[in-house]
Amino acid sequence: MAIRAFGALAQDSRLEAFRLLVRAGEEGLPAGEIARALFIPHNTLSSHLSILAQAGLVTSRRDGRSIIYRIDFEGTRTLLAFLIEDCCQGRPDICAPLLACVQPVGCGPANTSDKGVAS
Amino acid sequence: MAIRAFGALAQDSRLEAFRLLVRAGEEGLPAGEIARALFIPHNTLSSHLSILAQAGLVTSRRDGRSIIYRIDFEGTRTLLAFLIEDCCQGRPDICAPLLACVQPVGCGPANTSDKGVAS
DNA sequence: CCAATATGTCGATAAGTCTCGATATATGGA
DNA sequence: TCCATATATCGAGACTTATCGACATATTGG
Repeated sequence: MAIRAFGALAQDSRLEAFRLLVRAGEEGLPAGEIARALFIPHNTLSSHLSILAQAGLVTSRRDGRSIIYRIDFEGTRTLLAFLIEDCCQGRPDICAPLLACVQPVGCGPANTSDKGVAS
Repeated sequence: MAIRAFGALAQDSRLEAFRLLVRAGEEGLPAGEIARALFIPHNTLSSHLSILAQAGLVTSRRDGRSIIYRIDFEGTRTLLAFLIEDCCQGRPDICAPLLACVQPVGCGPANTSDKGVAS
C-alpha cells in the first residue's frame, strides 16, 4: 500500500538507509554496514529496515552471518507509478515537464541546471 | 523537505484529500467541500490541509468566505523528481521501464496491461 | 559443543500524531 | 452592527512511532 511506503520514507534514518541502498544497487549491503554508515545502533536500524521491507521498498537475503538488504526496484517503481498516475490523472500537460526533465539524460543525475530540487 | 512531504502523504485522509485536489486541478476546491467529500469534520481536515500545505504539496487562497486549496504542482513535481533521482542514481537501465510505462500514454492511467502493480 | 560475530525480537520509556469539542477569526449580507 | 457562514486554532485524550538496553536466534570456525 502506498501509505505504508510513504510512511516508511517519512523518517530520517529510513530515508538515508533507502538512499544508501539505492546507491548500493543490485548487490545490496549487509545490515551492519548500513548501521555503521548511518551511526545507528544495530537494533534500531533493524526495526527501520523491517519497516522498509514491509513497505515493499527493500528485500533481504541471508549471506552467511550477514543479512544483505537490497532495494526492491519493483516496489519502488510501483510507488513512483502511483505518484505519477495520481499526479497526472487526466492532465498529461502538467506531468510532462517532469518527465521531460528526467528522460533526456536517461534517468541520471539529470539536467542539473534548473534544479534547486533535491536536498 | 522530502521527509515532510512523505509524511504528509502517509496518512489516509491526507492522501485522499491530495488525490481529490489532483483531480480538481488548477481550480482547486474549498476546504468545506473536501471535508464533505471525505466525511471528515472540518476542523480535523483543516489540520490535515495545513500539513499538506507545509509540506509544499498544496497551496491555499481565500475566495470570499471560503478558502480554496489547490495542488502545488511545483512542489509535487519536486517530490517526484527527488524520488526519481534517488531511484535512478547512476542506473538509467532500472528507472527506464517506469518512464517507458508512463510516457507512451502521455501520463494517463497508462498501459494497464502489465500492471498488477499499484495496491 | 563453545565462543565469536551478525542480526532480530522484546519491552519500556519518550516523543510524536490523530481526532474532535470548544472557541476564535474572517467575510458577506441585512 | 449583528448574525450566519466558512475556516482556523487550541487543548486534551487516545493512539502510534522511535529509540535503545537486554536477551534471543542463526551462522561460522575451532
